[in-house]
Amino acid sequence: MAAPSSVSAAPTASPLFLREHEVRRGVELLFFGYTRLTRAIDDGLAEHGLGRAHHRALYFIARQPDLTISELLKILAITKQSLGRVLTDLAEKALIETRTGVVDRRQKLLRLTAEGVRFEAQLFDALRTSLAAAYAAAGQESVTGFWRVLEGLIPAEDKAMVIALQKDI
Amino acid sequence: MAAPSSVSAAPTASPLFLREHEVRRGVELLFFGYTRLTRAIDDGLAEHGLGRAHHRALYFIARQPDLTISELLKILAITKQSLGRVLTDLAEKALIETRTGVVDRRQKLLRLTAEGVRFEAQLFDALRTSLAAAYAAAGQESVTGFWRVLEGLIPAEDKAMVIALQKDI
DNA sequence: GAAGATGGGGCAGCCATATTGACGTATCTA
DNA sequence: TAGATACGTCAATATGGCTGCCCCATCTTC
Repeated sequence: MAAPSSVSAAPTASPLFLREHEVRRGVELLFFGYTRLTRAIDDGLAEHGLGRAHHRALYFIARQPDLTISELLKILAITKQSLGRVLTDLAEKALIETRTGVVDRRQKLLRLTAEGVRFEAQLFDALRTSLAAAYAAAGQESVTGFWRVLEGLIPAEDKAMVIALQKDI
Repeated sequence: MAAPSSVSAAPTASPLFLREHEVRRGVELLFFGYTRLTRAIDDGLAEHGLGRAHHRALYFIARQPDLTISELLKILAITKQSLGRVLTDLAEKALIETRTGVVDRRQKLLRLTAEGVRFEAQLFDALRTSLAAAYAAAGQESVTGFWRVLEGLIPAEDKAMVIALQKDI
């Protein structure tokens, strides 16, 4: 955590001259933190024969009931083909259901079934356990910083989408 | 970013009762932040016909020259088979080279070639641009919090490995 | 010096998740 | 009515993981 000596005269004035060490640390912590968090639910998913792709869809449908296919595609940033398979699997396992859109009958509104709600909650519990422990160890101040930095990593064109997600709950 | 009001009398005393909202926000920001950061180097990789798996290996070899295969396996947490393919590709493109271990001749010490150093630096530059912008927008205080929370996500058995990585530079 | 453990390599086959491009149908909008 | 949009689906392909099994070289220990 000690800052190595630097030739920079005014570190805060020229943030793009951040020392390599600080950037590498961020890259690595993001890699390990993300992979370890996602690993926390692999067992729960495997019990149902599902993978991480299924969880991502399940998660965002839980988060925004009556989401449309195209909205979910934007969030996940994968192709229609890839999402199609995932949704088919989830529907076959009766974890999600679709209804025809009311304002636009071309749309399909995605929702979790009661069983889907139960399952998503179970997976979410594993995530909460991990994240809550990290939050608690770091303290509220740190959590705020954690959010701020991550928000800065999201490109402007995606930011509205993320914020929209978070205004609901 | 403002802490929502809470019924908890002593918020820091019962950290496991974190509101769902705060956990979901972390899950989502981690997802978007991680995927957007990694996307920053996809083009550079594609130019050389490489994927993210190659970058991960390249990155950690750059970080710890003379890393052994088994150390790299622990870091990446994939199988020998999977890593083997990746390393073969990198060697064929003359981005890495191996030498026989000196203290233990069974080991192979991994290093970047001059070209590998150049390429890794180019990819790193894209990561730095993204992360440095996020750091700068968030401020140094936030960066510290960002690190703290992520450190808390790493299970105890992996922590030594991550810390070992970061003491070098 | 022999036995066993360890570091590394490799074969065969499989699975999950993503991609592209093209095309079809229902529905909405101008 | 014409065109755009939302969704579904075909076929083919790539990437990056996995398991189980076996091999060799080298180190360690008895």
